[in-house]
Amino acid sequence: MGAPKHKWTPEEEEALMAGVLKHGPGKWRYILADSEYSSVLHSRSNVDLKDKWRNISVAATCGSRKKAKQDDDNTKALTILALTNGDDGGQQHFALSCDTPQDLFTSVDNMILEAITNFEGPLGPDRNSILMYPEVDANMQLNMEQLVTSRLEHLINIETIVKIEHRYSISQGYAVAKAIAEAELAIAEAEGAAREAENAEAKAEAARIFAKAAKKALKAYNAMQLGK
Amino acid sequence: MGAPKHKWTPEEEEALMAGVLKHGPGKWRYILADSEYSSVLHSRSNVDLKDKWRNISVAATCGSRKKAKQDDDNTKALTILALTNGDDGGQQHFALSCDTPQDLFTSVDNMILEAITNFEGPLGPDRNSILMYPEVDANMQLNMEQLVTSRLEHLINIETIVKIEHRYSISQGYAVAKAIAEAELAIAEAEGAAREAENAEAKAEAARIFAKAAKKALKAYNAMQLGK
DNA sequence: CGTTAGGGGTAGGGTTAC
DNA sequence: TGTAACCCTACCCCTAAC
Repeated sequence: MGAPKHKWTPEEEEALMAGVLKHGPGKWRYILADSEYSSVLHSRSNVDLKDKWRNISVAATCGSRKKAKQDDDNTKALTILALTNGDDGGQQHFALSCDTPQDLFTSVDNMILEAITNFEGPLGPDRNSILMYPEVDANMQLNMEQLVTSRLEHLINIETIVKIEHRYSISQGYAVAKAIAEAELAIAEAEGAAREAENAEAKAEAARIFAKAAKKALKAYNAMQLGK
Repeated sequence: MGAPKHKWTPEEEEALMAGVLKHGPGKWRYILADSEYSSVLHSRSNVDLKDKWRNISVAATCGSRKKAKQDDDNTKALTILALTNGDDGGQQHFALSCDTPQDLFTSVDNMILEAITNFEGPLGPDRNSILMYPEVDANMQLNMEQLVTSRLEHLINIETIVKIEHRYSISQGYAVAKAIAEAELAIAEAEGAAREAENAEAKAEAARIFAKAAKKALKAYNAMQLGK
């Protein structure tokens, strides 16, 4: 119905945040016009930027807009990502300053990799176990869930980690393992097709006979109509 | 972590279905605002309605959303679908699977054609007999009378059915044309399968070779890792 | 007019709880 | 385990304010 949605890539998110750092939140049109970001954000409108920024902010504070409305006495600390424009019209700064967005990502990535590396067990931790890793858990007041989710996705994209049945591992021979899995899938499909193929010719013949009969019937019907 | 779930009651499900029949699927806010249903559905949000309708549709067509995604050649079966057996045992509830109001009409049309086709007797059913056809009757709590009446009129207009002395029959031209269309579709499918079949064995062989090579590569890779 | 803030809405993918 | 219920993201619309 609506436009097919395309998920924001980590690159786009970084460009948006960098743009907000440079021009301030609310300056969507300026950010889009800035040649530094326009190549990455060319498929996004100013309204898209506004909506995305809303999602990021709300995700960092309480998880969703719905929740944000529910606890309207939400006194939770401002997100690391949210910026304020000084009334002096001058320097922009983080409301709850830590790092630049890039540094934030890097430190979250490192936390994740550490959590995976130190996880005991053959299969690697799932998302929840990562969130309970001491270092990650210690930052929970910043509502790490969405941040971790998005970084996990990014790390999978760049093939630093692999996700298998909701569990994450450091990628080792990722391409090779994937190739094997794909090849085995291809075998199964091809063999399935071969099995089905045996009946195909017989089916086609039966269908042809049926169609012929049906056409004959239509001819007869039309003749009858004309004869009336 | 998540909210405690509360299951949908049969009353709520019926109110939802009635609401969809009245306002159309996708009109969740209208359904909630309708005083006819708001008392039953007061604890549900528009998103809850949307999710529940999706679960109902998917359960009726293929059992689960996962499966629905797997069969990506999603043949929009718009026929009448048995939904649940009521706890009372005897009562059957039916749902019309429809994505748009247009699809609702299609579903009702199919029901009517089925009722006519399965009617025993030389002359075809009258309007009342159609309304008493099990699947039509099962949806009676949902105001089918007007819907059926208006669709009968439409089907006569487009010459899909004929009305003779208050009785309805399938138009013969329609029946024959439908048979031909079905036969020709079957031919196309069968011949497509036959065409693909020729390559299947070759593909399987190639895939086997590929998998073998890939496994060798993984072995070498692992050996290298150990050697480090 | 164009843009932004912010309210609300729906569809659809993802996740959790049972 | 499978799936019903729930959550989150992306996109859409609208209106007020500027």
